[in-house]
Amino acid sequence: MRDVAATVRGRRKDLGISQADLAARVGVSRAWINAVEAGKPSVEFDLVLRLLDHLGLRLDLAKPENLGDVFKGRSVDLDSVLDEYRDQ
Amino acid sequence: MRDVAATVRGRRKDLGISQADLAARVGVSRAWINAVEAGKPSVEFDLVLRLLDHLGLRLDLAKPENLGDVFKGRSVDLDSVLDEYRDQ
DNA sequence: AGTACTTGTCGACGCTCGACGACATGTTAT
DNA sequence: ATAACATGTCGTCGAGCGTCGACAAGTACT
Repeated sequence: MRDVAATVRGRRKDLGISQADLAARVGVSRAWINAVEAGKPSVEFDLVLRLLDHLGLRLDLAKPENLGDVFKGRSVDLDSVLDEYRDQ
Repeated sequence: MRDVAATVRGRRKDLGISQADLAARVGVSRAWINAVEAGKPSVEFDLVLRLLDHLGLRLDLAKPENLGDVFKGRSVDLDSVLDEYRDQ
């Protein structure tokens, strides 16, 4: 998430546009752009997607096939592996 | 966005767990999981991230360097290129 | 000095997300 | 048949997001 914030700000500065300009282009408020660049986690997903589109950025969904193979048919180890991803 | 929906549902089925189980693990309601898998766009970003984490999925921020080079110092073409990404 | 632009932040307010519970529909199994 | 589970969908409701407007602080340029 911090990655998104830093990348967005860096990208915007590279483009040489202000938060207000970017906000107008994306169709959101300037305060929202500011919040995203500050790393606010609870922002709506579709707005983030539109923002990244307007910045020429894309986020790809990476599915580690290794884990997929590991999981296949292993109903026993499934819980233990999943628990590694539980709430911090 | 539809990618996320389809991937999440496929991944969950591969893991062989129900929407209720996944919801409990992620810490969201079952209705929310259902909505995401249905492709609802206006969902909160951090919840999506937590969901993907629990599914063993990651989304990477891809920054096409070609565009970055193209943009550099070209304040004239900047608007035209940006306009290609305006509201559909 | 003054103007203009940018960024951070605040207090409202409307709107909708997400949670919860309940219900109807499958689907599976006993 | 009926019991158990999964999924889709519908109310209601509190909580939080996003918008608007305004303000202060910082920078730059005349």
